[in-house]
Amino acid sequence: MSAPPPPLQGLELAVVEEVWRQGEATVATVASALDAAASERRAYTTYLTVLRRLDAKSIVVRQRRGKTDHYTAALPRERYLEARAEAEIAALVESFGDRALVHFARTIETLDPARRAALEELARES
Amino acid sequence: MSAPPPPLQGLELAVVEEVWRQGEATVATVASALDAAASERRAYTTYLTVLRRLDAKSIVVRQRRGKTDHYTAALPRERYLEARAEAEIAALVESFGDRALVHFARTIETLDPARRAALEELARES
DNA sequence: ATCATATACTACAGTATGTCGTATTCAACT
DNA sequence: AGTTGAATACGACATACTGTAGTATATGAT
Repeated sequence: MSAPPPPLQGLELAVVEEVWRQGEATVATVASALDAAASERRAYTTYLTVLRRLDAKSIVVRQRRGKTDHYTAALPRERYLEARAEAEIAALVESFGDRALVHFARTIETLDPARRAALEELARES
Repeated sequence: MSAPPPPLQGLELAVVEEVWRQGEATVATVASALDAAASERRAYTTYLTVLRRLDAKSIVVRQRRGKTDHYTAALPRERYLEARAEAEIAALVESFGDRALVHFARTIETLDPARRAALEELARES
């Protein structure tokens, strides 16, 4: 089992989400997309720094083409989410033991039957 | 629903655990217990600071008696863990949606039948 | 009053994140 | 080849949290 990717939040998460959306992105494309979506405008170098930090964490991969770096996500969004969910749930069971399991059971039992059956089916497939 | 107590880790967690163990504690009793258990010895004021921070976070309650502060946990350990587990699970469902639910279902279905039945029983009670 | 000690206050280091400014590089244009 | 402009490299600073501890002050007990 390889180490799960680290959790992300805040601006770092917003930036990776944008990279996932774009498939391949540059500082400029991420900056303009997020500046457009947000109320605050950030300096170009802010996005540059965030992208560099994400690269340092191996969340994104950087490739130089000409004078511009192109960034792609190291993992597809689905796989990242899947790995994170798994890691978080394992951590919960580790920390809270049965208490977590009881809550899992309760959460599942509380769902409406059709939805619950569908989820259990998905769970069995794997 | 009142705000859940904040997550704790590291030294802060160790200190609250010790307060739970002791029921009512002072800086001195916590310090000697944790210094005894650990390999490193910490300054008295380190524990003092940690206890004050825990008080600021309302994790413990401070009462002055004579010249000494006595600390007790704001919540019994069981209730704290219960509240944390609930909050964390809610956060997981919030963040990961069905992905989390599927993992819950899978985790439950993977348990051996007796244990699973017992947990589901517990889940139904309460 | 004095003294021992418990607390109050302050501070500093390390890590993580958000935010940028300035320096440098380098492809491209003249 | 020299200049330029865009992109990056590097470093910095603020804030927040945590671990750690020194020094100053308050106070109960003698």
